[in-house]
Amino acid sequence: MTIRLYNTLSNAIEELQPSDGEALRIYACGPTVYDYGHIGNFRTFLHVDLLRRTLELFGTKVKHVMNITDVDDKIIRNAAAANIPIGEYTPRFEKAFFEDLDALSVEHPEVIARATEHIDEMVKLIQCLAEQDLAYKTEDGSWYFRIAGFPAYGKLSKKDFSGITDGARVDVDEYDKDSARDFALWKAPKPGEYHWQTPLGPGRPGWHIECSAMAMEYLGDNFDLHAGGEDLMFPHHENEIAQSESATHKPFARHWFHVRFLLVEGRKMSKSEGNFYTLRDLLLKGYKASAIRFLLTSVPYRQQLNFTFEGLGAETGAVERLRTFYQRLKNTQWPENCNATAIQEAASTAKGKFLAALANDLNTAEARAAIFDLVRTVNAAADAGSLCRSSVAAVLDTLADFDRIFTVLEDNDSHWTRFALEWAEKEGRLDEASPEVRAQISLSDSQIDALIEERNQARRTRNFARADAIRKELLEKGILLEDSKEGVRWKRK
RNA sequence: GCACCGGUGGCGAAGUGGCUAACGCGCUGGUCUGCAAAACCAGUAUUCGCGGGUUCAAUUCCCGCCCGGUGCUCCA
Repeated sequence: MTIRLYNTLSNAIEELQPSDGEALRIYACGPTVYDYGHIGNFRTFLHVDLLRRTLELFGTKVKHVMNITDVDDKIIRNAAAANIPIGEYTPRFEKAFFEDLDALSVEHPEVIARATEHIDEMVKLIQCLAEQDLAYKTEDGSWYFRIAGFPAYGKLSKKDFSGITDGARVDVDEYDKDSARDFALWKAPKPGEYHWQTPLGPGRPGWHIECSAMAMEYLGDNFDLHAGGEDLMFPHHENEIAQSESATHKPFARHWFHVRFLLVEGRKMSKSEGNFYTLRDLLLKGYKASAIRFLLTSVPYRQQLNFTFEGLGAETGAVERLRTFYQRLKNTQWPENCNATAIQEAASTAKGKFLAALANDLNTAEARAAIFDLVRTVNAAADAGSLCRSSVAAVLDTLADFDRIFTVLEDNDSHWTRFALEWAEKEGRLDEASPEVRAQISLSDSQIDALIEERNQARRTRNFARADAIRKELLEKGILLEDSKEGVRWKRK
């Protein structure tokens, strides 16, 4: 199957296939490692993950490059405030970033490229632009890109800059730029600021140049797809196009994939609104990593998602339902023989709808709906006693495809909750963890099993008061018991 | 202010020029259970922001308004 995806550049839905016939080459803008990632960041990374997983499911190989911006104004500022070099400041946030990706079950890109390790490539690119008089040096030693030399400027963000003329100076005094729109390729150091000595003079890279240089380094002058949050469309991606295409005289990325921002409780997420959440904030509040992933991927990437705690609770329940269903299929001894056709057909229909929805511009909402339809049908058949091995196998096969994309069926949640608690303890931030989370983690599996055994004894002697007391005690610590024919199951709420 | 995107049940949302407007969560009743939980069944929007228009027919197309978001400045 081929995926059809909206392309910001052409404003149309297009088929996406590797232009070299081998692997689909993706460049995705990564994090600036100056702080912990927030859920808005992760919505973008999750949808890129969904894209690459879908391509892989459809049999397309992927070569995915992601940059780590490990030098920029905020990093320099924060490192200076901490009185350490930037090279000592950024690693802990880069490490945290990848831990967060793991918690959210995001596949790692094939290539991780750090800006500070590609200064040479950036310098060469700027020199190439300078040779064509598309880059110029100002009096303070900074280099700028001459937008007037790239007539196609604005083609991605659909902005018209034809009114800009050389010499239309705005910030003449401060920057000495030829045009207010010209952007920095290379920034001269302020006194005492960290810098590299290069043929361009001392300084550090502008923000946009790293992505051009590293994308072309690993993927070639032109490649298949470039991804990022919608805010990056302008100026970041527009500037990347200008720099890259000016240097190579070839089209840069063919396809541009932009993920819409999310809202939090109906408002833009911001620190001043008090609705700004990192992944770790949510884990410490007791929300499960899987539910966060499921919620952040529930709404298609071009649609605004309203992230609410009510919604997060709903997704927790939805994930639980899927897991209960999955465990039921796996752990029940189904009869060998039955008329399996109806369920096999339902499984196959669901799979078809699921894949078609993904192929249709990554419509995750429809894809999920197909699976939930199947869950209901199969549960009903199971209750009616008309399920058997061969039909269950077909359902598990469909679920396997579902889980290659959404990865919520296996339960690693308590691991990540524990991880967040340990991190909070190290950081002296344990007071941010909710009491429920701490209580839940305080019980070991064997302690839980012992209490369950005690309750079973009580039930056998029909001492229901004692049995219910134990169940209540566990529930208060976030452990939910379910009595079934196969025995007692428990799960962390 | 200018440009672009969106406004669908209690919440999150899919979708379509005309079939009963998906799906998840919630809620109500029932089945099952020692009681629960899980699961299932039934019910839960005469209606898709508001006003106008086009059409035999609009939630779906067009215009205006209101509201939310984004870009124009660092931002996933």
